Amino acid sequence: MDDPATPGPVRVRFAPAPTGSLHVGSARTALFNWLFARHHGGVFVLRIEDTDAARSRPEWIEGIQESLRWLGLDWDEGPYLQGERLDRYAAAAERLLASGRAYECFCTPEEVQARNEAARDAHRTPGYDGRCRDLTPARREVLAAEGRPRSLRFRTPDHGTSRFTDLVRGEVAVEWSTVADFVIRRSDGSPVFFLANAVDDSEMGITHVIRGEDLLDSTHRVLALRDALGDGPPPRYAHLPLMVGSDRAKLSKRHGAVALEDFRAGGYLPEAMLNYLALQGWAPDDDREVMAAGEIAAAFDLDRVTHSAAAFDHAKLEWMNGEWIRRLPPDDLLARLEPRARERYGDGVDAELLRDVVRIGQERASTLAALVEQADFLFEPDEAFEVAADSWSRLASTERASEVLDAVAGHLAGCEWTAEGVDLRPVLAELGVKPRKALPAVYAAVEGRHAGLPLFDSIVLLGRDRTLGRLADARARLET
RNA sequence: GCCCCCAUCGUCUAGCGGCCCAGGACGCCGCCCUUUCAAGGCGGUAACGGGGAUUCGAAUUCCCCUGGGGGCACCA
Repeated sequence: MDDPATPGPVRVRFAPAPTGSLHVGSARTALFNWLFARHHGGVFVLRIEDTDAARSRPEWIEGIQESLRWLGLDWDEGPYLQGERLDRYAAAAERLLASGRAYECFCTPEEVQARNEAARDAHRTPGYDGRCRDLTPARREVLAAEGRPRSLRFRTPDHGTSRFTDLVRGEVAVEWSTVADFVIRRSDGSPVFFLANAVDDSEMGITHVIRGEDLLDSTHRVLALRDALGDGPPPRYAHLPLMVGSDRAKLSKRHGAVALEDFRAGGYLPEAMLNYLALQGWAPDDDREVMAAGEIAAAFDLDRVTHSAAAFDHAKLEWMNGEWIRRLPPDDLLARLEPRARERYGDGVDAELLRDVVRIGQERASTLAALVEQADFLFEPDEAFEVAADSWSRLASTERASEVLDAVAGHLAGCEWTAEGVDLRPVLAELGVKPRKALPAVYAAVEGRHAGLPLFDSIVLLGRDRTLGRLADARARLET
């Protein structure tokens, strides 16, 4: 996107508050910034907005970075911590106070909140009522002498219109008369988002601000602040459509996993996650869907960002993940499975056996977690083996179940121990039962579930003794 | 209550005045393949919220309505 108004290299930033793990919505925002930077050969800055001491936690700073790294979103500068730049915000606040663009406010948060609620109850518009806006110096002294807390509030313009051109939405305008004065420095002296954000975007030379639509309205306030600060031409803004749940409400825990970490733990590949997230609010100009990060970056353009909220579709993500699993070189898949297998079965995991699982299971897997679970019957000690309840009822209700198990055991006791040798179809044919009817019972007895890894390969991997043992157990249980 | 944004299949989306009685993908349904379940192949179901206006012509432009979402913190 060539933009004469902002010459020079593109500089974008991702600026999360360290108040929790990285949400998929935030990850999508980070991704779009990264894509934009990479597409233009620009700079991607990571900035931590930790000005809210009450909610920010240092451990989240690391957690967020880890999630970004996992996704593959490498940043070129930072992380800058706003907590380490307080002097700059303090200086800016003083300038605003000196120029009269901001004023000291002696209202407590509780008082402001109470008045807002009263306004709401009376169906009046909430927002700071301007009580301290034009205090006389004498009055200010009295209030200060009372020991009342003193915050700094920005005086928004009394009239006129604020407008800016959003790169995805076009011109956005709002009447200043509808925008209340807002706090830029807390009574404890710490800066509030608007101030720190305006100062940093300016000082860091940010050329494009790409963020969620929930920040659309706040842009006018930040723009006014910059203007009051005499900051020069502002960055271009691009507000991304929100990501919502299946009910179109803001994406939250009750819609299932929302933290990037949850998806990682659930066995989703970062390639799939990135690919899926890129398609939430953006699409290439052709029909490609399964795309690698570099491919997406090459095709990425803010012009093609959607305007309306996107509902998170777990089913499509799962499909996408399967696509990526199937594309992985087997050794790569194995490497990703190993830590997961060790965590589940202990350090003694048989690497060769796991390699076999990859061989027979890669093409059918949807997540790493599901693939490992399908191999439970191989890795768990025999004492821990048990047939899932629903699979057992499937087995028990199978026609001529006892005969089937007997015949299968009979065959496996003497056959050659290869995938061809353990092929059960001839046995079932002799019995006169269809594989479709009888096999789920064998699956249940041997794998503990009626659906899973390919049966004959599984039997070969399990070994003759263990297989026969499980068939015998199932047979015995059938008698009781 | 006030302000802002948005509106194509169930979902993600293509479409930027005629190529569209609307294309792709996920899901769903059916068939094929088959070692259950998957995966794979083939086919099918399914949408321009409503009303005006502009135009020879509107999913595409404008207005109104309706609907959805966001914001209105000493959160970001």
